[in-house]
Amino acid sequence: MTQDYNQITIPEATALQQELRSKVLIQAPDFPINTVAGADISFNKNSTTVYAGIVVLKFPELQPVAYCLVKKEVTFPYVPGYLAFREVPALLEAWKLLKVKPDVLVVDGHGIAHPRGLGIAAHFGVLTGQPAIGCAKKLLFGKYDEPGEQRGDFSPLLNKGVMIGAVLRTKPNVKPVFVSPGYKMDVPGSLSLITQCIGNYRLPEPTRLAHNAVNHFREGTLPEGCVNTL
DNA sequence: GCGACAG
DNA sequence: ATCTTGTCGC
Repeated sequence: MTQDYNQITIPEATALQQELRSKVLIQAPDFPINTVAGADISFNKNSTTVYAGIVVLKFPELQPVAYCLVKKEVTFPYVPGYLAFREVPALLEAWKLLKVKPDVLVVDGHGIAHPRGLGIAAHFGVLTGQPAIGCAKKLLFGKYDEPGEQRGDFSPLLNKGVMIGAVLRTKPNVKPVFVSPGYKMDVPGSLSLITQCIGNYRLPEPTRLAHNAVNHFREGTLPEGCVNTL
């Protein structure tokens, strides 16, 4: 039974997460990675309009080659642990309009590093079958020790002794990011890919460019729609 | 009961 | 996340 995320209740959302969690596939990527994409959402305070976007870049060059921007109404509130019910619908709209799907999608949020093992990246992956990775800016679930201060240094993100992700330093002396597999990816593969997506900023290029795009879109600097830069 | 708590 | 002012450093 499919649900309208804007009308779903927390108990129903919890049940759906537990159901979808059994469909999550965590495995080493066995396919070539020539493109990677970043997905993010932006919105004005006190507004139900969300601006979603997905930016595709060549890998490992990290040069943007296409992007899709869509606007959607959302009433489901932000509740820690249920971010997907607020952002996935809009991201799916953008996803459907994307001409060429990327080999891997990096979502702004967590993958399996979630209380019920189903962060937004895992949720999106199960729904679309798309290999995905979660890259968040803050901890939601799990324990970790502060990683080294140099770019590339990382420490394991653990849950009862099991590695569910990694805390990665993408920039010297700057707060680290939290990486965890979402779908058809594993911890080593996710950490490796994100590390290779590091540019000169705290956020890896896919997520950083997606964040920039949705903000320009919200501010009117970029129009709604899809574009292929090649 | 007391903290923690993606965006 | 967004909003907003101020400060530090290249």
